[in-house]
Amino acid sequence: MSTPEAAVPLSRQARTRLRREEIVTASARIFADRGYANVGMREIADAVGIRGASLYHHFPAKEEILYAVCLTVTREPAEENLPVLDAPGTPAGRLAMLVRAHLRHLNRRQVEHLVGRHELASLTPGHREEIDGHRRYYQRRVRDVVAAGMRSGEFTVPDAQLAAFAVCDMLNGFSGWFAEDRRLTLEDVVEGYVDLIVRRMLGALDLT
Amino acid sequence: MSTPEAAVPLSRQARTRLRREEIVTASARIFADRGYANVGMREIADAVGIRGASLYHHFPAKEEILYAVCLTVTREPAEENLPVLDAPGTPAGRLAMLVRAHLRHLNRRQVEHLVGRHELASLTPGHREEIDGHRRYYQRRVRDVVAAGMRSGEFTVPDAQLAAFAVCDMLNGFSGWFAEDRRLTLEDVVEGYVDLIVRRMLGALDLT
DNA sequence: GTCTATAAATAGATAGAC
DNA sequence: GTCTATCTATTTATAGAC
Repeated sequence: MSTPEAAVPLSRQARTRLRREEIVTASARIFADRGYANVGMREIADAVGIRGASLYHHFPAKEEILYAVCLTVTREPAEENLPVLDAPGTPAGRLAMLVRAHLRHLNRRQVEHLVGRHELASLTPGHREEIDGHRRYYQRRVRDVVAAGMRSGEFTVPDAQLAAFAVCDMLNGFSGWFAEDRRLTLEDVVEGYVDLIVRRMLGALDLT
Repeated sequence: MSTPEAAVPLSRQARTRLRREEIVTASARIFADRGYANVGMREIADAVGIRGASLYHHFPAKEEILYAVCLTVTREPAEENLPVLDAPGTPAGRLAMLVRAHLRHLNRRQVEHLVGRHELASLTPGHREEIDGHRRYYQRRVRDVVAAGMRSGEFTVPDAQLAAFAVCDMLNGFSGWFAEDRRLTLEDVVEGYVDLIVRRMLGALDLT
C-alpha cells in the first residue's frame, strides 16, 4: 500500500524496527498455539531464523515480547477505533461504526487478540496494569455511547452497563470462532453483528 | 444441604475424593490468578497444606489437575444445563431456561471457567480434543434451539449459527466481569440477559 | 497418604567474540 | 546484529522410608 515493489533501500533503523515486528508477529502465532509459558526463547528464535541469545538485542526479556503483543490488541484499537465515537452522528450510527471498526481490527489481529485474552497473567504487574487500563477505557467508551443512545431515546435497553458488557463480549468473542467458521465472509459478520447488536439488541430503528 | 452439621465419619474413599476436589479447587484459583504454567506443584501443595511430592498420590501429573478443572466447565455444564433444552416448551422458553442455568453455573464455577478459557493450550492433545468436543457439542445444541425457534417463527434473526455464536459469547463473557462489577445481583444479570438475548436480540415475544 | 531427598531436564538470561 | 558457550535457577516427577 504505502510502498510498491520498488527496491527502496531501508535504513538501519527501519530494518531493526521490521525485525522487532517480525519477532512480535511470529511470537503471537506461537503463543496462541502453545501458550506463552510453554514456549522457549529458542523456539521464537527458530521461527525468525536467529539464535535465542540474539533476541535479547531486540527485547530485554521474554515478557517484553508478550507485552508488545498485548499492546497491539489494547492500545492499538483504542487509538484506531475509538475516534469513530467522536465523529458527528447519532449514538446508533456511531456505535455501528465502532462495531465495524472493531471486528475489522480483530480480523487483522486475530492471533494477537487470542494471546491478549489468554496470557494476561504472565505480564509483570506494571504491564498488566497498563493493559487492563486500556481495556477498561475502551469498555467505558462503549458504555458511554450506549448511555447516550438511551438518553436520546434511540436505544431501548434498561441498563447501559449491562448492555455494554453484552456488546463487548459479543464483539471480542469473534476472534475465537471466525478463523474456523469460514461459512460467512468478514462483511457478512460485520453487517450481521451491526444488525444483532445495534438494531435488534439495543433497539435502534435508524442507523444513519 | 445433603449432610447437616452431624459428625458422620467419612470413609477412606470419601476422604480421598474430598482431597482430590480440594486440590482441584485450590489449583483453579491459583491457575486463574497466575497462569497454569507459571504455577509449580509446590505452590499447589502449599495451598492444601501438603508437600509437592504428595500431590502425585492424587494425580499422576500436573496436567491432570488442569484437565480436571477443564472438565468442570465443559462436561459438567453439558450434563447439568443441556437437559433443559429437552424439556417440554417452546424454543424461546427452553432457551430462556438455558440462559438462566448457564449463568448460574458460571457463577458457581467462575474461577474454573476462566482457567478453562485461558489454558487450553497446556492440555495434552488428547485431553484438548475431548474438552473441545464438549464445547462444540454445547454450542451445537444452542444453535439447534435457535434454528428451531426460527422454524417456529418465534425468533426473527436471519442466521442461526451467527446468532448462536453471539449468544454463547455473551453468556461466557459473564465470568470475566461479574466478580468485579458487584453493582448488579446475579438475578439482575440473569433476567437482564434473558431479556437482551431471547426477547430483544432473537425477537421472541413470548417466553412461557 | 505424606514425607525427605534427589534425579533429569529445561528455562531465561548473560559474557564476550566476530 | 548475530553468534557460541555457559551460568544459574527452577521445574516436573520419581524412589523409597514412615
